[in-house]
Amino acid sequence: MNPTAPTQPRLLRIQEVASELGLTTRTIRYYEELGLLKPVARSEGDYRLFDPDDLERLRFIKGLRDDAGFSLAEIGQLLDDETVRTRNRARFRATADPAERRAIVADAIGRVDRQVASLRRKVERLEKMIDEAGDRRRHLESHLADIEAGREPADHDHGGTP
Amino acid sequence: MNPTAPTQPRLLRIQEVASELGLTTRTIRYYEELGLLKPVARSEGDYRLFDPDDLERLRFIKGLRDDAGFSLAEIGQLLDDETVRTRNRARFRATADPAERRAIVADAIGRVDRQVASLRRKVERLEKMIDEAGDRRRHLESHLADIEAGREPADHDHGGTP
DNA sequence: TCTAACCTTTACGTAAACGGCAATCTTCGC
DNA sequence: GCGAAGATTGCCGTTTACGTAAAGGTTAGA
Repeated sequence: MNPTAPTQPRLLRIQEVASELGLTTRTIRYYEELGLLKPVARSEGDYRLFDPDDLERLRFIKGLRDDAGFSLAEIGQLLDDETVRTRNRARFRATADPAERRAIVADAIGRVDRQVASLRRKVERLEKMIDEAGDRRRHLESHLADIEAGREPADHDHGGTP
Repeated sequence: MNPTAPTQPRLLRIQEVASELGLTTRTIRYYEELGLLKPVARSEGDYRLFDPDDLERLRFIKGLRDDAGFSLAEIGQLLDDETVRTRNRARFRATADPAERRAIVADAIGRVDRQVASLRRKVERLEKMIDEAGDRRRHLESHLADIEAGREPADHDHGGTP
């Protein structure tokens, strides 16, 4: 029909995906086994074939694992939301009813919001830890100032009884 | 000598520590086994005895584990710094030489800074993920607006070729 | 068409982070 | 000074997140 319109961007096999993302093939298969991922297709001879959406999803998983430090179980929770979101795109295209379409997209937004909330909670806890370190730092610096000024320790409080 | 000055705040045994912090005794012993912790003393009959510093250290470990999602190995790295910091307090009290004291405190500040840097890197990665989620959210909302307005999908880009 | 490179499932192995016994002390209140 | 409650070390078991090897089928190029 139209030889210059590659609507199918080309599907990748597992090793190509793995080296592209810095994962091992075993890891990818394991994630599929856990239900975190389902490659879009299989070849004639049953080879797994991955499309760009699959790659995006794997990058998302890797980010949650490496950067956010989530367990694969927690990632599974977040991805249940993601999965529904992806499925919703199909459901979305399958209907023309504006009300239904609105509901699907609104639901998707809710899921993204929940993901963000989960990430934000983690950020908040980390920032609390940073603040505490800041307290320690200030404590040490005032100590340092005392020394530079030749002052006595003045027993910089350590959280003891008043 | 002075019956109203309890300089030793009272040492706790492992079960008291565990229920105070929401850990198990097994976990605390395991952390000691890994070298993340060394209880300040042992009783006559070899019971582990913990002081407030030990508790603070355990809370720190728990925070890094639960909140920050660090592995115990990573926590070990951060705690090496912490350990030196604690030892430096003793070294600090042991000397009166201002130059040496200055060096000890300056070193301690460097260690705190490294801890903070490690935490900040993690926060930055998480915030990048939050931003990406924000992008997805905006994408969905413009979609929603199209629907509300009765517009056509306009093929909201999905990262394909131009 | 043949073969080297790649893939499949199956299955056993492992490091990390504990859980949960057993067998044996310690502590402490009555 | 005794008995229940709690602690000790030692050791085996478990879950998570993969590594790795075996035995065989698939793909693609010369």
